[in-house]
Amino acid sequence: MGPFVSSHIAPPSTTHPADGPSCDRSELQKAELSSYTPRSLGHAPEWDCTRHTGARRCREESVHSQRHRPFPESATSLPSTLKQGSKLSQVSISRISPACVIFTDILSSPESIPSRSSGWPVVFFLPRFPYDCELQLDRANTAFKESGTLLNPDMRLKTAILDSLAEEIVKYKVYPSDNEVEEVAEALVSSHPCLKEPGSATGYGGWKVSLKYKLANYRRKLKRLGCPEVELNSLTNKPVDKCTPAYGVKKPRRAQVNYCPTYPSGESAETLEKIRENLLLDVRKRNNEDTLAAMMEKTFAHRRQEVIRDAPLIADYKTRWPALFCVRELTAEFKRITTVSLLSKFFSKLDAHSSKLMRVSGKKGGVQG
DNA sequence: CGAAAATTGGCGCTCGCGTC
DNA sequence: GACGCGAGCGCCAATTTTCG
Repeated sequence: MGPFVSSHIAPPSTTHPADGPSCDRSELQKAELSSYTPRSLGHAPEWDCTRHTGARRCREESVHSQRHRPFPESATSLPSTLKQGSKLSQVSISRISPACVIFTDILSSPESIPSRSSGWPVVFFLPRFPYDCELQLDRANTAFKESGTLLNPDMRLKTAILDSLAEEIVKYKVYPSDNEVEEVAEALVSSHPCLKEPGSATGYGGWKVSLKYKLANYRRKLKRLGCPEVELNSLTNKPVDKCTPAYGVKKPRRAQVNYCPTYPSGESAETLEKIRENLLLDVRKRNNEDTLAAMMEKTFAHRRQEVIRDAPLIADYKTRWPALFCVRELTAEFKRITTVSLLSKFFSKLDAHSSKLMRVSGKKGGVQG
């Protein structure tokens, strides 16, 4: 369960195996791109859109209708978990540090960078593209329906599409898996069939490759802007003797939604470290849970960066963050990371498996319970 | 062992802006 | 309008690690 079971707070596994086809990547990319780029507007489609089976088309149409929502629910909305916690975060802790004289609700502050509210969606909803792009696509889709004419997107359109998709993807994660990128590419050509690529087996292989390049470039940009989740994996933050791109790339595990959040606005490692030091004193006081909770909330990003970057031993971590090791704070921390309530999740799973557990327990001899 | 994936440097292209 | 310059972008290749 969660990140606290191991005796060592290890960083997440460095790479996730892709489930993609097992052929040479560069060859595949070249093939997909070459099949995609040199195409003229109005070219008769080499790929027959009617090859879909009825069942598949029904499914795609159904998904399409869900996918293309006019105003996608933004992951930037305030997480419900944190809304619930806002009462706690309104507790004044003005006395704790000059560096945080005024305590504000960090997550409702318009200046703070919003945390993620959910993991990768079951169905990826396409974002709204810029108005001129939507118009262009709309027209091209109509032409596709009427005559099967595919659109050869110019650089501007392609960049706008990739920009919007990357922005939407990054709301969920900066390191999407191969399957997830494929899902996005599939959603794109499913919603905008005029963007299908002739000669491509899937119709979206080139888009998938372009999206991967886009995301790599996007991560570069984020790194320059100081995004901690990406900055941690740059060469400058790796051991001198292990200064290679692929070494120890740290990515969130499956359930980790707020894996490596940015510091609250106006805060730095130094100011949050001061709050941590105050926490060491406050943890000894009685009837102080609400203040502790607010301070723990505020120092969440600091704690996460420490765990990811330094992978400390549990014992050392407990010494630095004693307030974390109580039921209330552990569940709160779990919720901050995963956005899932630990106890309710545990009990719902327990309910789901209770009949099996009863059977196992019934078969066992000896004293039970 | 090979496929997949990461960062980085670099190349060619486009675009916006300032200057003439 | 032509030109030069810099920034940004898409893409590629190199290199290395990770994992099945």
